[in-house]
Amino acid sequence: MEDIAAKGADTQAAIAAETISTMILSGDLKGGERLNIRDLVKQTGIGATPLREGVSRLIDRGFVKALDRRGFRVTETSAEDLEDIMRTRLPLESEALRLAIEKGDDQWEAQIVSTLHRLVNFMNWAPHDPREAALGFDAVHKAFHTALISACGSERMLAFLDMLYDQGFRYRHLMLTHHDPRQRLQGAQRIEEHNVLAELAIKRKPREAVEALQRHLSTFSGDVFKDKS
Amino acid sequence: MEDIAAKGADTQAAIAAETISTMILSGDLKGGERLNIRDLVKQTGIGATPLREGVSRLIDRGFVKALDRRGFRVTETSAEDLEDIMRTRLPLESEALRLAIEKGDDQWEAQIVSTLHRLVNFMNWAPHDPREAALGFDAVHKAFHTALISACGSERMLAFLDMLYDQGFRYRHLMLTHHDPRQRLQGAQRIEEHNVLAELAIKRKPREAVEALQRHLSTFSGDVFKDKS
DNA sequence: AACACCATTTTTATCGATCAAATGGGATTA
DNA sequence: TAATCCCATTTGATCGATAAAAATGGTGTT
Repeated sequence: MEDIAAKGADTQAAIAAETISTMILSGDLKGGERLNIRDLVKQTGIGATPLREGVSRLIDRGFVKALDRRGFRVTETSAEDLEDIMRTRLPLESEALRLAIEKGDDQWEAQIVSTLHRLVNFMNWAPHDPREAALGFDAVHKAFHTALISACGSERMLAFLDMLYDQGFRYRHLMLTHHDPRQRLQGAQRIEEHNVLAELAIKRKPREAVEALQRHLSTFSGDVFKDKS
Repeated sequence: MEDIAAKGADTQAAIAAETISTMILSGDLKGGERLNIRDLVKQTGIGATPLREGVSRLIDRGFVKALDRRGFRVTETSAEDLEDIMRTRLPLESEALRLAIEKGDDQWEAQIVSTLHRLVNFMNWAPHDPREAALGFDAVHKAFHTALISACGSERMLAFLDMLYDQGFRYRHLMLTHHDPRQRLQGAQRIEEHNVLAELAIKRKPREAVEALQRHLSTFSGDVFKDKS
């Protein structure tokens, strides 16, 4: 019995990676900002060595970039980059979905129904505080999308998509904090999209499901950087 | 003036990452093997701290896995894993190729022709020493495939595919050292596949090119683990 | 004879301090 | 006055030592 223990990040370096990535995801560390190791040591209470190690692990995940001998910098955000994330996600997630529909068993179906339920619940539940809401929404939203493709049989696809999803979260978070008045309307439309997606997957209609997914993903990318630059 | 400086891996940590990944790729470190930090320090002459940092950077690249508090282990190789690599590569590289064909300019075409030429040359050139040959072949082979998709416009896709390509290299290297007698025959057939691929790309036939690519990739995955387990 | 427990040994993870590079400011010169 | 060079300061990178954890081997008991 290993319990759940999913985030069994015991070592300091793993904690550091988790901490810093959360700081980046939540916007505490803005894009382009330099990471001052000394300050972070004071803030987090983690030693410099494991902290550097943790930050290093975020490089290939696309959250930070290593500069020659000038430390680390948070990866910049831009409209083009968001589009790139979605464009990369599209073919991968489409294929994963196709495979999952082909291979998924009834436990897979149950997981989809369950996570969809939690997602819908969350949307109706009315989020209180915008930041809290964003984090909570993202958790259930990610759970749903992960459930959809979980049966694809490729750990690698799942890992890549996990990265891409997390990278996208930075933008989603930006979007929610920017204009959450309109967000509710979009949300309603979104719920319907998720319902359709779940139904098509469970009814084993790969072609239609993938099309729905592609619509779902491509409608997302706009509107975050409308005011910037 | 920044010169070329592509591999400007100045810092010790970057050198460590490069060194260890080369050791894994070339087979000096087998799959499943534990990484003994002290030994590696003695072997490479790099300090323990930057070495750990470098190894950490290889985690998300899929070369090593971090164990809870038991150091690092080289990612295991298996027939399923090789198949997984190719299966993941397929949709991504297909999409990248499609985009490149759509967006590529004449400089892109020139690059394809040039790298193809070098690839064909290498094949005819007759490799001397099997290990040397494997490394050299892989360099030109990777250059060709990279050239094909270089114009896709997505840094992210290129980065992912670069990772996947490198991961696949471990298996390719295994394959070449296992049975290189037959390899020449396969090679001839392969040359033709690459010719077709280049031609279809330059003639801007996205559908046919992608089909050719898919054939090219799917014929590869077999035959490495034929004798094992 | 097998199992569990404890001490030993190996190995990893971490810290504090040192070293080296880069950045910015100030003075000097054209 | 503007540009350049040099020096001081800041910040990142690295090392050596220490502390903590896990693997190992042996011993005693049931």
